[in-house]
Amino acid sequence: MTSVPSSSPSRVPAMTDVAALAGVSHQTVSRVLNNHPNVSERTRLRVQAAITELGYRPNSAAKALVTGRSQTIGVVAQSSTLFGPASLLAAFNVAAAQAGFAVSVASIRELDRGSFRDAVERHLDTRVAGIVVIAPVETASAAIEAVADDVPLVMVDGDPALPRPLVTVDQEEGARLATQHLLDHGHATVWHVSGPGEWFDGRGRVRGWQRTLEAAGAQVPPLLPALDWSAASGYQAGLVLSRMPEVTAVFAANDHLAVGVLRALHERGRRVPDEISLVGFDDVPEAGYFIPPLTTIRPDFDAVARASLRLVLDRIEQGSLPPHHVSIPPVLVTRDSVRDLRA
Amino acid sequence: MTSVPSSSPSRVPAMTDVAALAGVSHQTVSRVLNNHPNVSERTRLRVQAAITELGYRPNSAAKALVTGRSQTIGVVAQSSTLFGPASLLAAFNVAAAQAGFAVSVASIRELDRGSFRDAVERHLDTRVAGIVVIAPVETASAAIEAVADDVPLVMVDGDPALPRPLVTVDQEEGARLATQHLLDHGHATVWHVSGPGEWFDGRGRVRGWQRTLEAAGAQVPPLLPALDWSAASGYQAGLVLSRMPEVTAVFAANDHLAVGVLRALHERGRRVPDEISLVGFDDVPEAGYFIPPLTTIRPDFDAVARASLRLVLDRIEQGSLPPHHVSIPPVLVTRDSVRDLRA
DNA sequence: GCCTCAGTTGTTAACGCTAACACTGAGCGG
DNA sequence: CCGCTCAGTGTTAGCGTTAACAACTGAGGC
Repeated sequence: MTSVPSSSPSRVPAMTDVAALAGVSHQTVSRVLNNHPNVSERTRLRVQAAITELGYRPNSAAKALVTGRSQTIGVVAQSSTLFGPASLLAAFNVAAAQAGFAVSVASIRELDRGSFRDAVERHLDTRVAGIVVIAPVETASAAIEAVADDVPLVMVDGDPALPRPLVTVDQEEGARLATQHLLDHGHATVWHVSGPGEWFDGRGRVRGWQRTLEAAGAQVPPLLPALDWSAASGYQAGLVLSRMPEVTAVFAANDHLAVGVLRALHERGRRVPDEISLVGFDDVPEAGYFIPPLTTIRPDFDAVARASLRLVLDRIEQGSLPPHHVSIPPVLVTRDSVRDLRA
Repeated sequence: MTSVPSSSPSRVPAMTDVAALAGVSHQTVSRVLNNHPNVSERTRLRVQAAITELGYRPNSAAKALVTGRSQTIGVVAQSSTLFGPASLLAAFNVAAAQAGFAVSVASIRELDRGSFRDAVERHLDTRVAGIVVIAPVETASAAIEAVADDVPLVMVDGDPALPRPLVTVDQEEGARLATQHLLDHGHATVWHVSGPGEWFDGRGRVRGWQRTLEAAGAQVPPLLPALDWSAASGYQAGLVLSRMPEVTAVFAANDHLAVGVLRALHERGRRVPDEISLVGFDDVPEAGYFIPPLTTIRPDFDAVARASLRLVLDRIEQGSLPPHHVSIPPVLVTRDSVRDLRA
């Protein structure tokens, strides 16, 4: 395998070293590297040989300085182990690497205005080529609005009201899928344990749930909002649900909440799916091994990552483009947590 | 809130613009920015005023070019939604941001030699100040060995045999804690569902388990290795465990596996903890809401992140330092998945 | 044979910053 | 009162790359 020197003999070779070895000017080397048309095949080969011989690798800082842009995409995300955000980040990293872009992640601890602004500004300092903000709550909006229009920026799970390109999971469709599935299995109505109210994701899911019920002529039960997306909050909601005899179907806004609901119902002797049916959202890898295996909604995080990458890349290459909203539909994954009452 | 211009009026202000406004040379501005001693208070204030007035922000590409190092730490990690790696990455991002460093993540899809090498080289191209490699398997070792000694590089969960600074969770201690806990509750021996054999993490846990049994004079049952860290693999192991009447205590190498084990035992009518006790590893946020709530080992990912950051930073500031191994002890979190047989 | 022109290559000047060194003038000992 | 020191400041030269333009080549048209 090739060795990766750093200062081994004297110093890292620069473009001029390659040029000297190949007997051309450094500009010709630059042309070869950037695939400029007017370079003869003969020189191209000689330069390439010199490059490999020296193990030359372009200095991206110098390139960034002169072009004003680095080959890096800045991501702003909350540091979180929640399955959704974590999956998204992982998928985006892979997609960006394939496109030849480095990814610089500015993790923020809290989803407040200042954190978002600082993170965006840090990225601007390093002259990133584009920015992707995972902006699931309204506090991100102010920070995003303050960014100049000509900065290639796309939001993921952000505010649809902002005039910025946006990629989201189609939350409303996911909620519709979940709710309709329960309705189709003979449940008179469906209760909903929603995520925290500030999250756009959660709001979309609430909307989809509510509209589906209304469209079906079903009664809309009171919402059970969770404080956060955790199992602990789901547990609290489950404790409440377990006390109401008329509850037969529950849609939890994500799988973490569903775990908590499941636990609470189990603890209080309410059997799933026999007495209460449950549908989650996210399809965490363990969902198929819950007790019982959880029917849930699976978003396509890879598709979201690819779409957001494509949007930034378009804007990087072509400058300002009209804001464009992309919505990725999720799918229903049926397992054993829903009982068919029609049987 | 301050606006974040990019090309709003004419162009982004540079150091010379600040200098002109403050009536000093650009070098003085540089000195103010880098807290050089010999700057009079009066000038310092004038420069700072000019900086805020113009909204000047230093161009890090230029700085990186001239110094040869950027204020960025490169991380090589597998793109994964496994709780351990994801937590670590999140914690590292936060720690680095607090220290004023940007984090560039090179996600690799597969843990093979080539992927590791490419990721490291990409970071070297961008002249990162230091590199942190999450290198849980042996294939990473070759890539790491090829890196020049004077590059500040630290491994996390890597090969202890390599002469490089290393930070790990004390796997052996964690496994000891889990095994001893079961032994202490009157179990004659403890079975172990291990992670995939290539992972150093998994090997350490196996070692800790085995040594603890030996030290206690308990019989060491055959190892049940999982193909990967997933619930699906845990489920397979659980199916096997459920068929052996003598099994009363199981230590699963992580919580994802434990979910699968729990599911398999439940499915086959073996009650936890009544018939079989189970301990996991990682303390995923849901662990307290499993059925039953899972007793598990909690690693301190924040501490691992901080320690690895400190090691790179030391090496960045002081050049080559002797390789230093840091091992962070985890703690036992007791919940309801272990039965006391002594009662 | 000379001019033109496309194709190829070289030269020069940035980009925004830091490092090294040069300069200034006040303070102070002799 | 000269010269030394030293804090405070300015000047200059890069860092490694791309962009703009200049300069050379040889082929083809007149």
